[in-house]
Amino acid sequence: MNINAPLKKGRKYDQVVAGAREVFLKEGFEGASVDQIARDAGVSKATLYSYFPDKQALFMAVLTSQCMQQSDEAMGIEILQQPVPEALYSIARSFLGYLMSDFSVQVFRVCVAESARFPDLGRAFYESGPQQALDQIASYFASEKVQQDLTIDDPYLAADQFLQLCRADMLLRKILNVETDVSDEAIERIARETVKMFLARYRR
Amino acid sequence: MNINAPLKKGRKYDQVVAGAREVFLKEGFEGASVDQIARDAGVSKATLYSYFPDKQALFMAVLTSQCMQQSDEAMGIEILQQPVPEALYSIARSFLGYLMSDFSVQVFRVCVAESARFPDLGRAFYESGPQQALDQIASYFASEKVQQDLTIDDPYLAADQFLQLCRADMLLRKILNVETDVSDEAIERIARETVKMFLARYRR
DNA sequence: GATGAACTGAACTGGTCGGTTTATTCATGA
DNA sequence: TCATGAATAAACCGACCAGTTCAGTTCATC
Repeated sequence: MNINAPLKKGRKYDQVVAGAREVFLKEGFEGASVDQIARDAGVSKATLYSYFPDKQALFMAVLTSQCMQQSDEAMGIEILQQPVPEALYSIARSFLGYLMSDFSVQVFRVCVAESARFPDLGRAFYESGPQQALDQIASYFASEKVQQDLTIDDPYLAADQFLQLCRADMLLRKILNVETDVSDEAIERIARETVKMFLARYRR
Repeated sequence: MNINAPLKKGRKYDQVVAGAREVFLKEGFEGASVDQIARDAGVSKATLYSYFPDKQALFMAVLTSQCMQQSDEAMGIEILQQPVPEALYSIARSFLGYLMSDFSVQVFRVCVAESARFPDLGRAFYESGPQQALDQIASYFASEKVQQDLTIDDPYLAADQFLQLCRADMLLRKILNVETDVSDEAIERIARETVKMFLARYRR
């Protein structure tokens, strides 16, 4: 594991990254202190600095590895074999479930906050998260199975619209810490209404 | 002007806030130093601290005043008197125009970033921005004029969907610093497609 | 031109931070 | 048993930062 670790071996690499992830996601880049990270990781500062040249490198390593991980939750093949309306509903549900998770919200907050100071970060996050989702759904929309039921000229536009409808106002409220708990019924309702609107627009 | 200034009078109040706005929006809360703010505002640090008890108070003052300001760009009455499809298009255009502005994006970034550390901030931003837009459009959807042409059972849900469709992927790309310039044609296209989908769903 | 409040600039305090160094401990394996 | 290299704790450095203080300057008003 960690075949492409940055230049150094050592058994505590994962510990360092885990501690850094925890602190960075909670405190942001400027808010997190290296001492706190080392303490949280159960590692000495010297050890930490033997793995990473500076705080920025550690930050980027954590976030990009985190971004890589997020796109793993792909659409299962079993979803795609359902009839189109049911498949759309399942996709909306699973997408929303991920988006509303505390973890996803924290990563999003930090990436948005620091994307001005770390230009690479915003891009890395976008390409490994939102972009992936867009691509997957667009290619699903372009598939024969879907095109039998729907008329979609521009699959990317349609995918964008579909995902945008999923991200309802409640996601923004959660991101802004206005409303932290969201009921399952609310999520189901958004998914239902998303599919309803989408079918109204694209059904053959 | 500034009838409800915080406890102190003084001629340089606006200067201080203006400088603080500039620096906070560019650097975030932790990233901005008080010395830099004072320098940018053309004011001594002592003067700054005679207006505001500490850095946090200054930060909140800047952001909340900024939030108040953002909802001033209401829908003009002339828009609402257009036929419904044209009105929807105009609303989408003006909403998108504001959302895509550098200023709006900067405020959003900072509010998202600090909403975990400043719980009041996220709420203040939400209520004075997104919430206002939602309310305005929902009440428009509930109006007789609209209900003649469209069947909208839940105006808030519909308003949420409409605004969500406007916030297309390109907004996320701008927020994440992936793509800073967006063409007018792209904006127009999103507005057009938003109205198209919305009418397909709700047209009587 | 005198008065007083607002403002200035610069120095200062106490503290934190990122990063380095050093002396020491611990584990492994030959 | 000893050597090697990884890990540690703690002290340390220079820089920066929030906030205070104060002697002196500006400015509006009378």
